[in-house]
Amino acid sequence: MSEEKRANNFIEDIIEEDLQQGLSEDLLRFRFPPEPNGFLHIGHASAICLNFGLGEKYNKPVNLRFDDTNPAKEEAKYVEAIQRDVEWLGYEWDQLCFASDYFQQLYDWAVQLIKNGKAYVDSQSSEEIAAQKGTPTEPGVDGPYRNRSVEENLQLFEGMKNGEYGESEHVLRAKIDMQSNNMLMRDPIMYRVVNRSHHRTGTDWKIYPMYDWTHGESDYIEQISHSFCTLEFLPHRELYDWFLDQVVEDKKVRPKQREFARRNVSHTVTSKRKLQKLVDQGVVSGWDDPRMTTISGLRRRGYTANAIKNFADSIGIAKRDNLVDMNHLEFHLRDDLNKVANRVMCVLDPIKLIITNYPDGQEEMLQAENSQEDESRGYREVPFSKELWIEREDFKESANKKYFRLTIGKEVRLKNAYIIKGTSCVKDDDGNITEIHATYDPDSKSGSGTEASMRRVKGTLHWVSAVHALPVEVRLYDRLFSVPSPDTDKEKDFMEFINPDSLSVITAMAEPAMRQIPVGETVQFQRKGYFCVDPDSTEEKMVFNRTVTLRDTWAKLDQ
RNA sequence: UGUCCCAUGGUGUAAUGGUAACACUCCGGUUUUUGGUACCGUCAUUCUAGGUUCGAGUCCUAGUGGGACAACCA
Repeated sequence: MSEEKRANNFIEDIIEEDLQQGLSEDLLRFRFPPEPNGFLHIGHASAICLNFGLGEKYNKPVNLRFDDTNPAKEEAKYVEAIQRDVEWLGYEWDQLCFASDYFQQLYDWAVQLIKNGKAYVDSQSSEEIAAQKGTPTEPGVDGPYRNRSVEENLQLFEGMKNGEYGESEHVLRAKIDMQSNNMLMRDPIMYRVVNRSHHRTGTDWKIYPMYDWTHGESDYIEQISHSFCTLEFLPHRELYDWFLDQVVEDKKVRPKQREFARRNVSHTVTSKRKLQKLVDQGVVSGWDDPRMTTISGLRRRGYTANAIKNFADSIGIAKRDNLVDMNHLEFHLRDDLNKVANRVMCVLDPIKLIITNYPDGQEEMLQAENSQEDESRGYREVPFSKELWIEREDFKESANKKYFRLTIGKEVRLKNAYIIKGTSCVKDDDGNITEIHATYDPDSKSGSGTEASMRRVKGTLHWVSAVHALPVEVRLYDRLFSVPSPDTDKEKDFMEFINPDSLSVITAMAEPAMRQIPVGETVQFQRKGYFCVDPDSTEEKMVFNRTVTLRDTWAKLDQ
């Protein structure tokens, strides 16, 4: 592998600069910190690739940390799904961490802040607190409880912890600056009372720390050197640093938060709320519906981890708003699948082809290569007989020179078999073609080495022997949304842009060897695209999902 | 009438004061028992105006445009 060295992105520049400033490379440590309140999607995949990619680049540990401070939204099932998705992408975390493991330490630190006069218990309603907070253009004002005594604060906070108060009766706030330009610095809430069972700590805690108080301190506890997050957290950095200032000790690594722009992919949505709505309203079958750009959906669709990683790597990382074209993702998908997927023949829209000069009842086994890209994958046997299925679109009674497929009087190659010539076709009362007749050249068998077999014909068709054909269900997926950016329209809801033709289900005719393909494996249906065996498959009926079509320059010309 | 962030082909990213490049897309061609793949080629880019400099995509100022910030969410 002679990989061209990619230029450093600005995140790597930050690390390199820190190393030059004297940070020991041994101290490098990263983390991926999802909240377990939903499934990971393509946007998370980029963040995973960024953080774990840094870990690989510097050969340094990366923690998987669940930011589980809100028991109202978080569930163990998401923890499991997230771990599975990260593993499927092919990454290994160093430590599996939970912010909830740090609840006691966070509490102790909070008590220390109170003692230092840096935090206080506020006993107003959330409306009152919000009113005093001001707006982005107007400063806030101090609330009436801001100068409570340390003793009273300590007592109330302990009472909150012990469950002596109901939700919203009291909160703990950092005492910073109600006039700050940065609204996050206007005495942010550190703790609130939540009467819910937590997926890990059960009912041990009655109070739960807020994101800002938790995140930086968790980074510090784990000694994360660089904490990368999306741009929306940029205003939080000031607070992140303020909270760190309250607890850092000299000899320890002080984590550094830096922000990058979230990467958006066209023709999809990634907000958890919107994905949830698609599931709830039955637009899709679930979080792992193959049309969803969740990692589990992409996996079920037939995407490979490498395709996603290559994609993430190729689109880079920066600070400006972006909308990456889905074509980019599909390029990397085809690029990888082309290398790793075996080829098979499957007719999606079958029409009968009868080889009139092939003996009745005769059949023979032909050799078919499993991959044109990798000869070491060998060959399989495909049965051939007098009656075949071919694609309806591969025959026209007559056509112009640009049509390379079967017409009456013209020769085409049946892939891995013989050269045939169209002779006639049968139509029903409405004029629809129901059957095609052709003759074959017995000397033209693929690979036989005869002069006839070497003859050049422009078109090659895939086919399946009718008596041997295996009917399979094929789910043809297309993009879920018909516009590049469904969730940025000011007037219309994203649901209005759903593509009504994102799924069509057909029965296709497969070559018998396809019965052996295991669930989850993606193969190429020669000339049609890549297809993956869906878990819905049964002994009686296999189900294939179309992962992506092949590039089709003919389809473009045809328009 | 605030603070902060951002601005390079259609899309995404490089160029670290010294010839604006790479990938995708589009278009055209060669090869091909997949109208796939591979290979080759074409088109196309620094938001505007000043300033600093021998030299600015890069540094400074202003403007314009886009985005973020008023959850007891993360």
